[in-house]
Amino acid sequence: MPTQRQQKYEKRLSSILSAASKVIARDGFNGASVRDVAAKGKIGLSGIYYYFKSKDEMLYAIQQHAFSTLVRQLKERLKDTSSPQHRLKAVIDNHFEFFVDNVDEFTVCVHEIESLSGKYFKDVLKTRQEYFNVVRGVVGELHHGSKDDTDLATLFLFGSLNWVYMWYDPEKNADIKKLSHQCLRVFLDGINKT
Amino acid sequence: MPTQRQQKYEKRLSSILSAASKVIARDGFNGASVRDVAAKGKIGLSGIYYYFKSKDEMLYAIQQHAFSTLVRQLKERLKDTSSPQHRLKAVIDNHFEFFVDNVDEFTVCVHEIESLSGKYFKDVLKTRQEYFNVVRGVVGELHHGSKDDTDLATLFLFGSLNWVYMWYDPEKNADIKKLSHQCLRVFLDGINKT
DNA sequence: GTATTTTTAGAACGAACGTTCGATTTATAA
DNA sequence: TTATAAATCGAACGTTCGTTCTAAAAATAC
Repeated sequence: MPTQRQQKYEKRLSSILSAASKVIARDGFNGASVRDVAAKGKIGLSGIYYYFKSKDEMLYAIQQHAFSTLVRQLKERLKDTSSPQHRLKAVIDNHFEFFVDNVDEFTVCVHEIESLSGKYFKDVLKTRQEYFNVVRGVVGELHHGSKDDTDLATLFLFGSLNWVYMWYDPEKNADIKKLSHQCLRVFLDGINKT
Repeated sequence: MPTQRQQKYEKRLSSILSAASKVIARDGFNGASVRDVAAKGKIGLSGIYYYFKSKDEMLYAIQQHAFSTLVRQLKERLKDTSSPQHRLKAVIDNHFEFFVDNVDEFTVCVHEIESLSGKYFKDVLKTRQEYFNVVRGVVGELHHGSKDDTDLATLFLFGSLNWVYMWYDPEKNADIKKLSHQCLRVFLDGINKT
C-alpha cells in the first residue's frame, strides 16, 4: 500500500520523465540540456537532481521503462494467440501501438540506444535482447530457413518497425491499424504478389 | 585541369571529412567535438575552420556527398536492368554495398538527419527525396497496390535497409551478398513461404 | 505548535564547447 | 632570392554545460 506521499513522488517522477522524453526526442540526448528538461517539467534545475542522480540515469529510466513495457505487453498478447500468422500480427500491432501511444519514449529508445554506457547500457541491453528473442521466436515459427536467415529476417523486421519514428505523421498516417496491416502483408507475403 | 594545389586541397578536405565521419558516427553530432575531429584529422583546431565555416557545414558536406553518391550509383545500376525483381535487387545491393564501403558516412547519414537545419537541411532533404522517389518507383513496379500502400512498403524497405548500421558486425556478417540476398527474399516473397 | 523530514530554489563551480583572431610557417611565383 | 599567397597554429573569447552546495519552503509527524 503506497502512502500518499509515495504516490505523489511517483507522479512527479514520471511527469519529469515525460518532459525529459519530449526534450530528448526533439534535441537528442547530448543536445538536450538538463535546464530544458527542468523548465519543461516545471521544476528548478537542481530539483531534477532530487529525483535523478545524473542525466544518464534519466535516460536509463526512460529506456528501461519503455522496453520492459514493450516486452511485457507483447508476452501478454502472445499468451492467447496460437496461429503463427496471428502471432506475427500481435508483434507488429504491439510495436506500432506502443509507438503511437508513446512517441517520445519510443523515439528516445530507438535513437539514443548508444547514448548509454556502462551498467546502464548493459541493463537496457538485457531487456532489449529479451524483446528481440521473443520476436525472433515468432518469426522462426513462420520462417523455416537457417538460423542465420531467421536472425536476418528478424533484424529486417525490426528495421521496418523502428524506422517508423522517422516518417510517421499523425496527420497523414492517422490510421495505425492500416500501418500494422500493410506491414504484416509485406512480411508475410512480400511485395511481389498481392 | 585541377592544379596540384587544388588537388592537395581536395585531398586534405576529404581526409578531414573522413575523420569527421568517424568521430560523429561514434559520438553523435552533438557529442562530437570539433577538437576531436581536428585531432583525428591531424590538424589544429582552428585549421578546421580554414576548410569549413562551421561544424554544421561539415555535417552538411558529409551527408550531401553520401546521398548524392548513393542516388547516382543507383541510377547507374538501374540503367541496364529491366526486370522488376532485378531492379529491386539493384536497390538493395546498392544500399548495402554503400554501407559496407562507407560505414561511418552511412551511420552519420541515417542517425544525424535531424541534426541539420535551415538551408543545409532543406538541401539534403531534396537529395534524400530524389533517392526515395527512385526506390519508390522500383517498389511500385512490383507492388500493385494503392499509392499509399506502395509508399508504406517503400518506407518499410528503407527501415530494413537503414537499420543495418545498428547491428551489422563485420566479423559475424562478413558476407554482404548474403545480407542482400536474404533481404531481397523477404521483400519479394515474405517470410511465410520459402 | 513544535520538530522533523521531504521537496524545491538560487547561486556557484570547473570543464568543455564552437568560433575567432593575429601571427607564423609553408609552398608557389617572380 | 625575394615577394605573395595558402595553410596551419596557439591562445583566447564568451557561452553553455552537468553537477553540487547550502538554505529555504512545504508537507508530515509528534
